[in-house]
Amino acid sequence: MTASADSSQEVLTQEQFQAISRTLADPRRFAILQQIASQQSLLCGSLDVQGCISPATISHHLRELQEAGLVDAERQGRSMCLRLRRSIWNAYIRHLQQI
Amino acid sequence: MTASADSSQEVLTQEQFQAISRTLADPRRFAILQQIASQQSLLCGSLDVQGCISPATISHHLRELQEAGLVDAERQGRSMCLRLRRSIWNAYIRHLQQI
DNA sequence: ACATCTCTTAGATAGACGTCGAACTATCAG
DNA sequence: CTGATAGTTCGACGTCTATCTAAGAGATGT
Repeated sequence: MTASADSSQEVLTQEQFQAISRTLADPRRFAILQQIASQQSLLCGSLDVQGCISPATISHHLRELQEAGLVDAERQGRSMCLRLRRSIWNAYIRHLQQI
Repeated sequence: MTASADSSQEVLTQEQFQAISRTLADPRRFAILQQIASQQSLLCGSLDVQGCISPATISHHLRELQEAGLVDAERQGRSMCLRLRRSIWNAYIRHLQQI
């Protein structure tokens, strides 16, 4: 086992950091992230998206969140189960704190 | 004196939070912010901007940082003196931590 | 097999944003 | 006053991105 196996102390590359920053810039996307974070895990269909947003747009935002490494998604029957990657989120905050 | 006079515990409105998130999304702007934060105060001309960026663009980014409330700017002769607003920065990080 | 539910992908469009050059303002030195 | 230095403002341009509709794809129930 490696020392970096301690996922509570992950460190982000510059690219990861920038990807996350870009991802958080959209208010809708941050709102989605908040909902995912507020539960242990959340089904995609349970997302409460105010303001008549199309499924395609939700899917787009979820992919951005996944590609930024902030969210994990897993099929569960017809639905997608979403989870915040806490270790990445914590690493992002630590990065900001180092400023 | 009011309770909110304690600037170490400022709270951001939704609009402030979103403005800051948008502002941080640009890597160049974050790099500028880092430099400002690394000093008590910094003259605009002392900014080390890698990659041939025009004065107009720097000025643009600095205004964004100011309008987001992250940076204070003050004339000093011909130069502009820049300072990070720590209380706002800390409030932003606290907001992220509440997720 | 078929219909249904739940997302995803593709393509198009409109608006936001980073960037620059050029012209402008403000400050200071002679 | 003149010239030089330091930023700012303006207008334009190209790229990126949030959004939609329409069509596709995977899972489940009948």
